[in-house]
Amino acid sequence: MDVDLDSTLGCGQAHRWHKVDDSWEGVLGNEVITLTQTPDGFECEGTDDENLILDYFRHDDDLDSIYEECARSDEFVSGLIDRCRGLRILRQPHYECIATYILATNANVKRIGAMVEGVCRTFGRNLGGRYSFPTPEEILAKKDLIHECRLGYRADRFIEYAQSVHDGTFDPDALESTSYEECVEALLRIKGVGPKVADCIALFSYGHLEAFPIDARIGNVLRDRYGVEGSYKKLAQYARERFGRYAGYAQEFLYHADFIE
DNA sequence: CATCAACCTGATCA
DNA sequence: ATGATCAGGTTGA
Repeated sequence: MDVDLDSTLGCGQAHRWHKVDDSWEGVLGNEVITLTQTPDGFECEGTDDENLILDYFRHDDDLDSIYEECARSDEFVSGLIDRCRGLRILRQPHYECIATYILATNANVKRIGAMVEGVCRTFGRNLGGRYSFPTPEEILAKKDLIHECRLGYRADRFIEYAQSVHDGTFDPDALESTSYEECVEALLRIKGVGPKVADCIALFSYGHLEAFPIDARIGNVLRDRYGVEGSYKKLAQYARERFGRYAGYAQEFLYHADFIE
């Protein structure tokens, strides 16, 4: 499979991967996975279920044609693609992705990672050095320990989300076959999920590649490079029209534009 | 619908 | 050293 682990796992879309020496170590389900880059893909240790990994990396995505289509829509984007070769949008488990992005509001990448590891260490199962992402039941059973995770005002939202999944009020898997619009609409009903987080989840978990999450950084790029400013709705609409059905991939490319002076 | 202060925490900067 | 400001936003007024 055509993939570059560094850009895919290090770009901030997933928060449980650490680069150790030459390999990426992470947790998928109840397994600690180690991935090592090879010329035409990667070697995988830690699971017998190869399909699990392939699905996680959305191996069906034809990177060449996606990149080509992004490049065609925009000259600036096409100039950025070379530095992102092999970057794949992931397909992260729904429940876990939503919970993670509830924590991701108004915090930098480093702190998000610290919060996520914190809840895993506090509530999850010890897999030998790494911890599984806790189930709603595991969280609720020990919810008094939530303060140890130092989530700040996100703590209540995190617990409330776990509760809603536990009691069936919200079913992450039920959004599996919904359209992008329906998906976002449902996600927005979760406390702690606003338009940006909903787009992240729609893109990184439900595979809606037209989703275009706009954080502060992307907002700067849109302003400086495209001269557009305004509400989230306005910017998102502009982006989807401009970048088309793979706007989510274009967003990843633009995310790296910030580093160029 | 648009605007805006408040919000936990930890890191960075004056 | 101690205080202000900001960081992958959302909420409620």
